[in-house]
Amino acid sequence: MYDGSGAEDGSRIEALRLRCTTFAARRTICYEGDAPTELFQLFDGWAFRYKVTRDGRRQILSFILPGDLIDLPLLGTERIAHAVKALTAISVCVFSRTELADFIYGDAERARRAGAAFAAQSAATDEQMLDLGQRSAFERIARLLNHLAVQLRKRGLAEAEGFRLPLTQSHIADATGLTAVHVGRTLREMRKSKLLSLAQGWLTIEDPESLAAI
Amino acid sequence: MYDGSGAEDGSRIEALRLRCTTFAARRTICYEGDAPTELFQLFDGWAFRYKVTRDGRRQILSFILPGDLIDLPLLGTERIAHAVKALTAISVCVFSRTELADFIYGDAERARRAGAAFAAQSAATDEQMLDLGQRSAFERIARLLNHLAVQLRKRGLAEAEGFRLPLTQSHIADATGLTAVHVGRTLREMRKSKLLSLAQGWLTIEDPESLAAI
DNA sequence: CGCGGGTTTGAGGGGTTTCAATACTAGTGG
DNA sequence: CCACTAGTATTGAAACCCCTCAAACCCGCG
Repeated sequence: MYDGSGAEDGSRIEALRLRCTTFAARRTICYEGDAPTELFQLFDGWAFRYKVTRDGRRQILSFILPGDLIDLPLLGTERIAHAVKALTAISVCVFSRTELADFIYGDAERARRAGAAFAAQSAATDEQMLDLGQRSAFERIARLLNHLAVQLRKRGLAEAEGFRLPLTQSHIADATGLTAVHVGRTLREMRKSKLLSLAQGWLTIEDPESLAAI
Repeated sequence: MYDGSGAEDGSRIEALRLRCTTFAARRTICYEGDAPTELFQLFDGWAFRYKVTRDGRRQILSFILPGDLIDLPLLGTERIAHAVKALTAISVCVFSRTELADFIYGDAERARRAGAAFAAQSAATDEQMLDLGQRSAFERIARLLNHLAVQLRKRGLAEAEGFRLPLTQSHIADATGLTAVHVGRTLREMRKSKLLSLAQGWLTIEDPESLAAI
């Protein structure tokens, strides 16, 4: 997602910041169909974007990590087509949607960087569609966990041995299109084959090369 | 996708057009990892974006219809992370990637409209992830065909009784994450239950309300 | 006419789900 | 400090959806 970094504009964006605030864990930040006037940048904690079918099945579209914008598409539309929920307690910076849009679109270089952020997110969701449509449960879970490891490392939020993973098996299930029960079984397999182990909210990657190769 | 319509800019975009050209059916327009210097707007015919796994499983990410840009993310990145292939013979308008990007990002209003196009595509892929992750074969196929019907009608490319659908069952399978065999069986069910019928490249929707309700 | 790609149908197997019961863990209040 | 509770994880058995393999069929086309 758009992280506002990479240039002196980082400081200029700060001038637009209205305030900072926090949300409790499990708090829903916004619902599908909302037209929020404000837009957040996640500062600390985890959140996720999701959609639900009419009969209640939930698909987690992506996890939002510190530095990510909530929600990039809001730069292009008033109404968002998905819900956002805090996974842990989170703290965010608040921007005005219209002010931020004016700021970004008013300058070619900034608009270009926003376009790059869109392209990056688009590439990520395409990759995810390949996972959901074509790969096995084992592959999907391995790739999700590896993706999160890569993202966290990029942000300096992972230790060498592993990292804190505030996801339940249900979250992993809803992100990969599987059931929580089957996620549990697959994680047991991975533990047994010394690929990785996930327990008490801590993920340890024991064989990074094999994991990345999946 | 971004269709350049909706304002007097339509004509100005035409000034940027380098030329028009055509591609034969089944021709691959670009490969995953390419960094094309040109960017197309589809004028006539069908194409699709796809990705493949290392062992050859293919996921069709979206179908590209007349009016769509090939490829929107190219406005934000040099390298595209998916391949594009012509389904039928197609004709396209050719633009220079950098020229078009300069043109769009150089004006706040145009940049805003590109952002809106990004947001729309993002909403569409989110919807598709919900389909792939949570819905049954029957639902996925029904929703894909309904989506195409809606898009074609919006462009005035569908008759009242149905429309030409240049997809094989394999295409539908790769778009929905199923196998061609199972797509065939499911289409038979739909035909039997008088929902729709697909034969010889012509799709007839017999019960539009039920279809849209799925 | 023969050929190749697409479709249809059948039988069988496998990955994943569903249902159900038990065990664990963390937070809460007495 | 311990019981209580709710959410989470684990395990087993059975069913189901979809896949794989395979053969036959169809059709347009050279």
